[in-house]
Amino acid sequence: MNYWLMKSEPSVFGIDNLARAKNSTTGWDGVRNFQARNYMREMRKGDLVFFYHSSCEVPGIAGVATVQREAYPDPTQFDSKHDHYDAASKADEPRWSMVDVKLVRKFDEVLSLDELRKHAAGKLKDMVVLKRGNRLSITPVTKSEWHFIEALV
DNA sequence: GCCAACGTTGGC
DNA sequence: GCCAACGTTGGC
Repeated sequence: MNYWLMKSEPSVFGIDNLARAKNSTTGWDGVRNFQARNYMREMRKGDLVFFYHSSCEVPGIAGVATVQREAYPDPTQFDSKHDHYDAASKADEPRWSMVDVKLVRKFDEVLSLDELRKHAAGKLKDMVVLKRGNRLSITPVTKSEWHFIEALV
């Protein structure tokens, strides 16, 4: 079992959208970064995910989700009218993948980036999402980071 | 294979 | 809205 952090802008799709979705599950499409894609391909059903709110008033972890379906081709890459259309991707060798994630629980309040940073010199010193300049939308979380953060909530 | 230009992310 | 950081593209 592995642990991950996935960023989403709540103005586009936040944790409340996930809570309202059918079966509290959504397809995580639109990823167009190779490293993030590779991480999605490593995800296994049952892996746990911190659902992170970015580009908003209080950036931070809003709750926990789980991988419900492992990587499969993202159909938006083949839709020429879609923002995420990729003319270079071939049907027999899709370039972009997506996974489905299901809500596990929403935190009572967002565990803010500020709060996480308080531990940036300690238990969370290697946490990828806290590293300077990090923009990756999907990052791995270690088991010890996961449990430490769960205990902060 | 280098690297400048460009686009995007995301905190502030 | 600003801008630092970084990924991608494309000319050479």
